[in-house]
Amino acid sequence: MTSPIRVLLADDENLIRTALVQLLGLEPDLAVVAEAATGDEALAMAVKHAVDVAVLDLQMPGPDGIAVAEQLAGRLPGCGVVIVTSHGRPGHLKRALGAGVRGFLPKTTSAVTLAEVVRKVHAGGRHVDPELAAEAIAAGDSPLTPREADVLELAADGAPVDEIAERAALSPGTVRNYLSSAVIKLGAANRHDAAATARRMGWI
Amino acid sequence: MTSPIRVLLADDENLIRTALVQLLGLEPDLAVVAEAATGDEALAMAVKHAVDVAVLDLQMPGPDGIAVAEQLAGRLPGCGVVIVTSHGRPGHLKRALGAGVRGFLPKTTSAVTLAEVVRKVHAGGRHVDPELAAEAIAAGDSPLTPREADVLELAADGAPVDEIAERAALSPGTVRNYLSSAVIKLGAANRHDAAATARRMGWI
DNA sequence: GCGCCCGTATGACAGATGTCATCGGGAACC
DNA sequence: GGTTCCCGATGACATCTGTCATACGGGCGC
Repeated sequence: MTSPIRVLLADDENLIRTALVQLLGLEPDLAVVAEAATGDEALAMAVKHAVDVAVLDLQMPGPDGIAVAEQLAGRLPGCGVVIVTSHGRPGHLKRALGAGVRGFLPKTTSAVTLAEVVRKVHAGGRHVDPELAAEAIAAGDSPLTPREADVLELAADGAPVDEIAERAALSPGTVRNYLSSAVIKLGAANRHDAAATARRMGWI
Repeated sequence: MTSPIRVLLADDENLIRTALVQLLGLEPDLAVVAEAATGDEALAMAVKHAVDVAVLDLQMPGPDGIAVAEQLAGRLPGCGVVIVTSHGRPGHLKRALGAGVRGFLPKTTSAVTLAEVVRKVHAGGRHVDPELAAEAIAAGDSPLTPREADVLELAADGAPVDEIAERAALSPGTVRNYLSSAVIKLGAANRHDAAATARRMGWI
C-alpha cells in the first residue's frame, strides 16, 4: 500500500468531530492530519497541511462547508471535498456540486460509507447519497428570481415590510410585489409559508 | 473494578451514533450494550437491556430525548439519563431537569467530558453544561400562559388565523387575542417574530 | 430592431392581522 | 367571600398584507 490518504475533518461539534476522527483512524489507509471547528479554520488547516481530502460539515460557524469548498477549489486544487450534513436540503446539493464537491452524505448514513466515500473521492470519483439526489431532482430549480429570493430571505424571520424594504434598499411597494410573486410561485398561503418552503428546498 | 456501566446510545444519525459508540467503547469501565435511532426504539432497548445510563440525543424521530427520559423515569427507575444536543435552547434544559435528567451536554463539549458525565450520572451525580445553565437562568421562565403557547406554536409555521382557530378549537377572535398578548409579552414586532423568539427560548 | 423578462416603482382595493375594551365563567389563593 | 388569574368570546377600529394593473428602463436573444 502507498502512503495513507491525508484527511482534514471539520465539524463544530467537538463530540462528533473527535468521534469521527476515532472512526476514520481505524482505517489503515486513512490518516486524519488536521481538524477544524470553523469554516475559516478548515480552510487554513487544509492549505497548511495540504490534505488530500477535506471532510466538511455543512453547517459551521463562519463560512459553511460549501463556501469552504469553493475556496479550496482555487487554493488547493486536487483536494477532494466530502460534505456531511444533518439537514439535507435539495438546494444545498446543487450548490455543493457547483462548487466542485464530489462527495455528499447525510449524517444518517452508515459509518462504513464515510471511509469508502473518502477513498472514492480521493481516487477522483463521486458519491452522492441516492436519497438526497432523488430529492434534489424532484425539487428541481428554484423558480424565484434572485431579487425575489433576497427579499424572501429578509422576510424569513418575520420582519415587517417596511423593515425589509429598508434592509433591501427598496420601496415598500416593490417588496410587496416580490413577496406576492414569490408566494404565488411557491404555491404558499402567505409569505411565511413561502419562506418556510424556500428554506426547506434550500432556495434561500 | 466492578462490572462495567451498561450504556444505551440513542441518536438518529448513524454516523454520529456509531462514532460515539467507538469513542465510549475505548473506556474500559463503560459498555455500550444497546443502540437506538428513534425515541421509541430507545425506550424499548433501554428497558429490554436494563441499562444503567441512557445517552439520548435531544432531537430524534418519534418521541424526543426528554419524552423518552420521562417514560424511563417510570419504566426503569434508577436508570440515569444524559441528554446530548446540538441546539441548546434554555427551555429544553428546564424540561429535561423536570423529567429527572441528570446530565445535559451540548455536542460542542469535548469528547472526554461525555464519558465523565456518564460515570457521574451513574454514581447519582449531576452535570449540566455551565454555559447552557447560564443561558437558561438568563432566559428565565416562559411568560406565556399554556394556551398562549399552544396557539403560538400553531402559528409558528405561518398558518392564517382561521386555520389556527380551527386546529385549536377556538374562535378566530380569541386566537387573535392570544397572539396579541403573546406578541406584547415577548416584545415582538408580530406573531412570527414572537414565534421565532419563543422557539429560540425553547418555550414552544 | 423587437420581444421578453427582470428590476423597480406607484396607486388602489379587499382581506387579514394587531390592538383595545368589555364580557362571563371557573379555579386558586388569601 | 373577595381578589386575582386564566380561558373563551364579541365588536370595533387602525394598520399591515396580498393582489392586481400599470409604468419605465435595461439586458438578452433572435
